Amino acid sequence: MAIKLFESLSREVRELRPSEPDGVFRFYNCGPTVYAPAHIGNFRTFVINDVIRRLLELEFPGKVRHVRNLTDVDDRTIGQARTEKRPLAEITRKWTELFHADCAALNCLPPHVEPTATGSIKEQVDMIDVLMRKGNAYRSADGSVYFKISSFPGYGALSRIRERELKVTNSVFDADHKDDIGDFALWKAYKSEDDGDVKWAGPSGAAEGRPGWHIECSAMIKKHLGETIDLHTGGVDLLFPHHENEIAQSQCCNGTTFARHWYHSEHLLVDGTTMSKSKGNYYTLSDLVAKGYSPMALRYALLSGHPRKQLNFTLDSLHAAESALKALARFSEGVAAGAKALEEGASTVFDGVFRALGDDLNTPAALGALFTAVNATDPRGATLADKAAFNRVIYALGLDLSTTSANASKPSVPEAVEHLAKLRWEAKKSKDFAAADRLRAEIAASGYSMLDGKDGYKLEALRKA
RNA sequence: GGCGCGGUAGCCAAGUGGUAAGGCCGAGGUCUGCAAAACCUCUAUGCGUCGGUUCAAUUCCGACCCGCGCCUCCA
Repeated sequence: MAIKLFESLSREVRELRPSEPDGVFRFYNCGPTVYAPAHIGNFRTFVINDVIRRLLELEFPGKVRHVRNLTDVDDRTIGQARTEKRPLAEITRKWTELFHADCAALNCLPPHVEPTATGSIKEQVDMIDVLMRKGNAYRSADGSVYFKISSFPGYGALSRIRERELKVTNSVFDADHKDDIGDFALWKAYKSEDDGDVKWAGPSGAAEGRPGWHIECSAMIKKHLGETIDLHTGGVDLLFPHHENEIAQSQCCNGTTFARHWYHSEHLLVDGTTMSKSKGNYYTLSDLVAKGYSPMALRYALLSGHPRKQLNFTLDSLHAAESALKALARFSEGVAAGAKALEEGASTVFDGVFRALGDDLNTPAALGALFTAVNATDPRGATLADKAAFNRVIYALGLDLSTTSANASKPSVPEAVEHLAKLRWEAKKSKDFAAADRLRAEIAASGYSMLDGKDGYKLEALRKA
């Protein structure tokens, strides 16, 4: 099945395929800046990219090379280290570990290589040297190095910056030492009042300091994937200036096409507006888990909107996701138990799911097709081919049906509630329904719901608002 | 001001020039001491507003209203 995906530069839907004769698909996804916990908007992008990764694995088995960076030196990471009065490396390690844990909880496959900016200083300096030598970059009075956008005729192709009016009322411009408002920093000279002890030897002729943001991706891509890659992705906000600048740097340095396919996912809105701490609609994965939702529900919710459209996230959408996942988990169990080896024939019921995913990554249509198929299939009559097809679909979407809240590890129930439940069960068995009802109310008041089964009961925590 | 995206049922959300996928919620039913779960059934004559094109528009065109994003280090 071909994977077709919107391409940001040409603004057309195009098929993904490797360009090199080795058949390896080279995929780069801009990663997080590790200075704070990633929020659910960040994870929208990473989950979408994880589905791309999974589709690529299915399409080009064993031939996918996925690289995602960690930005571990920039204004924000340094600022956080200064605020906490701790070494930069300690801060970035802490948030990197949390990022990895969150990604794992969301069932995102780890990239094959995850380079860091601080681990790629030499490669960045080398590129800057080349750019200076070729006349695409210049040293400023303070020893910083800037990229000269007028030296690259293709500048602005991705974001169509030439069609824009750049705002010139810009204090950054005044504070910097660049020749043109559009020029951007490749190397930032060390400033003791801002940078603490964070500095490296710079490109030849430049002061000591640290790399600018954009050059890290160019350098890491060149190092780990080569001069031309097959797919480069990120959130829409990276389109300009980040990706525009990457193209300029890489193509001027290497003289070849940088990325053959660009893809950008849209932002997540919360309650209809941009997420921000001051609006009180800012969520991390931990925030949602603390409210009783499972990470898988978030993953499902993040996939419930078209990746190229803004998605309005609400807590209600997590309710919906939890319920939907439960139904899928039931179906999965039913199929596992009921699938018959009788027929060998191919299964086609889930084809619509892959058709939707392959058609510009239409995840909401894919989920719709999935439910249409599930509703049309009696697990007891499913064939082994149906079971395999279902599992393949679930793999592609990255839904781990064993970790939904229905099956998730139970939080420990307080002993007092456990005791009330025992009393109620006894009362019920001796047909003292008045006492049983009273105890049910008490248990509910303690924040638990008692679910009667045939030969026993379960206690489930009520969700916090 | 410039560039771009969107407005589809109570909520979320696909989609198409020929009459609206799917999920959640809700309602009814089966089951059940109660509650829950599960299963079955139902739930937009309508797709921001007003015009236009067409045999036919939610889908194309125009205007307008509303919301959102980007415009130098935010996924």
